[in-house]
Amino acid sequence: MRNYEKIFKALSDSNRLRILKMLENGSLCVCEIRAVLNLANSTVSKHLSILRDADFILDEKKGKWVDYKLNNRSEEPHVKKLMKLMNEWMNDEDRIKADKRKLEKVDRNIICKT
Amino acid sequence: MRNYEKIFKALSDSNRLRILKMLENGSLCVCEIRAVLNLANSTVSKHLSILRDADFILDEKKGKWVDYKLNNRSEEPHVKKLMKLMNEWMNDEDRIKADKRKLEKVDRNIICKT
DNA sequence: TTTTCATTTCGTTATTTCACGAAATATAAA
DNA sequence: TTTATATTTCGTGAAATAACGAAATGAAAA
Repeated sequence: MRNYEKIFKALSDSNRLRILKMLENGSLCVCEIRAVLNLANSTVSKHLSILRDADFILDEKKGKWVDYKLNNRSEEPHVKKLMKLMNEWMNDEDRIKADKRKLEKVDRNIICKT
Repeated sequence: MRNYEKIFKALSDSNRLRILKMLENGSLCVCEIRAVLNLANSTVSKHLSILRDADFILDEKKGKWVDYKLNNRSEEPHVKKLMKLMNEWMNDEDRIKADKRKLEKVDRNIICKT
């Protein structure tokens, strides 16, 4: 029960949905996401921790940055199923398409200045 | 975007998840649900309106009562897909099983006294 | 019509969530 | 080691959500 609630709560915020869709294009660090969403780093970090707690994403320390990526092989069958659905959803939303276009122009070595 | 958020928000509350699972056993009125969840009628009514706005349920005036039932044929493909999943989910949760058992003993003609 | 009763709406309060900046942490670079 | 930088944690304020009871609504029964 509590777990289902956690999973759906993780998906019930538009910024977190945008993050999940962005991660379909490959792993990203906090500041890259921040550059697209226009939120404070701490806010993005919090969103990522909620997505990670629900098992939607994984993080990995990569040198100076923390790489966040989709957890397509979640042990949680419900999460795995939802991830598969999400992959087909929202793809024609303007917001989502714009985010992905913006991402292509984002280089962490340039824009990541705290 | 806004619509996806609405759909997932509707599912992100444990009382609403319990209501959806209860409705698998057939249609129910507000006060029957109230008797199981131990919430005020107005609170149940509010939860039902959120589920209806997201297209998960339908309501129908039936004499003195309003019957709420699952909308298994939603026009919204995402809702329809999620409904199908929900049908297989949470079935072995103690809370859900207890709710369904309790429902069997509920008779609207007896317990519905405002 | 008047009364009864299920439901909804409204107003209020408590709780949760979201966002921020500042401070703390950790690692890379100098 | 010291400095710089990416991220997380913490504290706070603002906004959204969930709960309640009381009042309003609407349909059935008397």
